[in-house]
Amino acid sequence: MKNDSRLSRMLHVLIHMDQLAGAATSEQIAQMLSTNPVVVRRTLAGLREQGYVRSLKGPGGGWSLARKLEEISLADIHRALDSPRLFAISATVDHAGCLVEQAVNAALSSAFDEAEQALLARLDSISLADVARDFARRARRKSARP
Amino acid sequence: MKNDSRLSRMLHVLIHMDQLAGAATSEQIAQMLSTNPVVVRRTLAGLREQGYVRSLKGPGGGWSLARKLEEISLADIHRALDSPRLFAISATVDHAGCLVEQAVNAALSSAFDEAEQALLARLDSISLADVARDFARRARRKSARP
DNA sequence: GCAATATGTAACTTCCACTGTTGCGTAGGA
DNA sequence: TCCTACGCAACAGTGGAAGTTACATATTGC
Ligand code: FES
Ligand code: FES
Repeated sequence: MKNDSRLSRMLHVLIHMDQLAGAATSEQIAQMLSTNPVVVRRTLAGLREQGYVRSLKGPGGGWSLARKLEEISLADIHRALDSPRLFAISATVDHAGCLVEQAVNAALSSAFDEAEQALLARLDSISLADVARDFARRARRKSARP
Repeated sequence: MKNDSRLSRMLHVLIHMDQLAGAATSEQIAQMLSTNPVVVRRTLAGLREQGYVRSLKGPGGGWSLARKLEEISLADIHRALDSPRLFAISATVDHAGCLVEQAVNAALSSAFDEAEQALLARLDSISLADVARDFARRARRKSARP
């Protein structure tokens, strides 16, 4: 199964957007992510619907933050991406009605559901501002000993 | 991303194997899983390497348990399948050296690693015998009120 | 108005890992 | 010897994210 990298990419972009003066074009963002402007617009569209970013057409246009980093959690972005599947593993219904299968799926589902809740809670507790502060820390450390 | 159903399927099969008198052929198992005998052999091969099942050729041959359900945890089977990726989401290295990207990936990785550890611990705490007991409970309940 | 810029969107193709299939080889029982 | 069942290589199929092309639309500035 191929990996979904949208969450990682969007978090990266949002923090860069916060540090830029004006707006960033899809073209510029695409270069940050080593990808195509259309992919950027497609993915950012979801965040715009949820009010996290704005987009403007025409010269001088592009994408900019609509809210402060402090007000956005990592889980918010996950949800704005339509809550993609977190797990690569899932139960099956190969033989509907089989009680063995049902018992197996019940055991697996409870474990995975619990893990998902814990993970989302954790992602909800981290704001983009937290990540930006960690970035600033890394930048200071790097300039201190180059 | 397509889902990985090997863990679910193998747990299902192992419990059925425990309840059968003799061995089960790949053909029979394939019918349980609504799939192909080759898929069954391919997947069970990993479990055989780890000593959880045996296979015999020729008439009367097939697959049988090599250990008791009590001695096998759900996580054991996950590992016997070569520990497939648990998460459908992952970090990226789109712009190596970017400290923002590194801070994002650090935040995501710690959250995902933590969730993975908790999930595996949970799967390690459940034995196949536990699931078999839950199956027996479901069977009793069903025969009680049909 | 016109040209240039930038997003919006549809309609593809590509990529990747799990899944499914075919074919042939090998081992073991009757 | 014949039949059964696994072992394995070498494909094709599948589904969803990612990438690409093409064109429409809106906005700025002359
Ligand atoms: S993409 Fe983060 S610095 Fe270039
Ligand atoms: S597969 Fe037929 S009963 Fe479990």
